[in-house]
Amino acid sequence: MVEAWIESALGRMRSATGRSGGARRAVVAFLGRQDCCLSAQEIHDGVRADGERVGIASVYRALESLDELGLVQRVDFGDGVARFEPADPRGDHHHHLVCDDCGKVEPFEDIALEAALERVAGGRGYEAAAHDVVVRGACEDCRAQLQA
Amino acid sequence: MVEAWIESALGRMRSATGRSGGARRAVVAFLGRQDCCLSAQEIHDGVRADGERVGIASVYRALESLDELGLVQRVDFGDGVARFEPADPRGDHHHHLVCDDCGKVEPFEDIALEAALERVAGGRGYEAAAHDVVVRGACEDCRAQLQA
DNA sequence: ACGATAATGATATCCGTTCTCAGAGACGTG
DNA sequence: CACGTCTCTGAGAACGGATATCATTATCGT
Repeated sequence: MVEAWIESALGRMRSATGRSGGARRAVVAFLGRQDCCLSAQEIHDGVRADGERVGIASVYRALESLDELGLVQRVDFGDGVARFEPADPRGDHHHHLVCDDCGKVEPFEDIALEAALERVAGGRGYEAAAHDVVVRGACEDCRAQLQA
Repeated sequence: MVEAWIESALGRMRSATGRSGGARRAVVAFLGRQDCCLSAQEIHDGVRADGERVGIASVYRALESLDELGLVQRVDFGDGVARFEPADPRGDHHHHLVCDDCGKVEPFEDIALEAALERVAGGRGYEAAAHDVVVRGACEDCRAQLQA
């Protein structure tokens, strides 16, 4: 399924502009191996660790294109850094629990939550395009440590 | 109730540090009249429109203190600008619908949504301190206009 | 292989936010 | 009320993530 995302992302980016380039391929290849969100900087570092010489500007451009095509989900924890993760082509998506203490990030999904969001948006006449949910708090480990 | 928020905010800020200053008073007085979120810049402009000469740094400092005391809710729409709104002292809070097209912001609250979030956090061992929910999409007006 | 044109990478720029620091103001005391 | 102390304040510098610029490179159809 990782391969599938990479293939489809490369294909759809190519057909969007008629061109393909090394930087995009490198970003897509790296991103396809990730399962949770990373900042643009981390993606840049990861791509360079793969041995590709890619500029940070190209990373942002690739992420912007991927976002427009719905191939990537943009996540914002409110710390001034945008994060990105490959988006499930079937439309499934998850949200995030972030520990205020250690910074750990955990994905979660919840059907009742999704249903509530849909209902709210629809009730207000909105065609909901996207929604971001971030829950912040102290994770189990950190709470245990604070007690000790 | 506007007065109540202003009074309690001023009182709690004073007892937190033992001092009080003009900039904080001005920010609190302006913020107490708002009912939905504003950026630091907008707050700065609003305070100056009240005739107070306040530096942007003091606005950020006041907002930081208010946030730590739980008197203000920090809201992030993912556009790189932090927004702030007075927080209900009873703990009630709302979330936001943002129109991608015209930028309109609408508050909403939903009990089922809150319940789902609590359940998710608790189920993962988290002590949830806060959660942000932002729904983005096209509002009714903009959808009507796009059709025409 | 060639020409047109999109993609790339280095760097400059933008802009929101935070930091720094000298000066002003608030509070407790005599 | 005057004084000393210590916080608050405001102007501007610094910071950092994101975006814009632009000359160069690479890709694709012919």
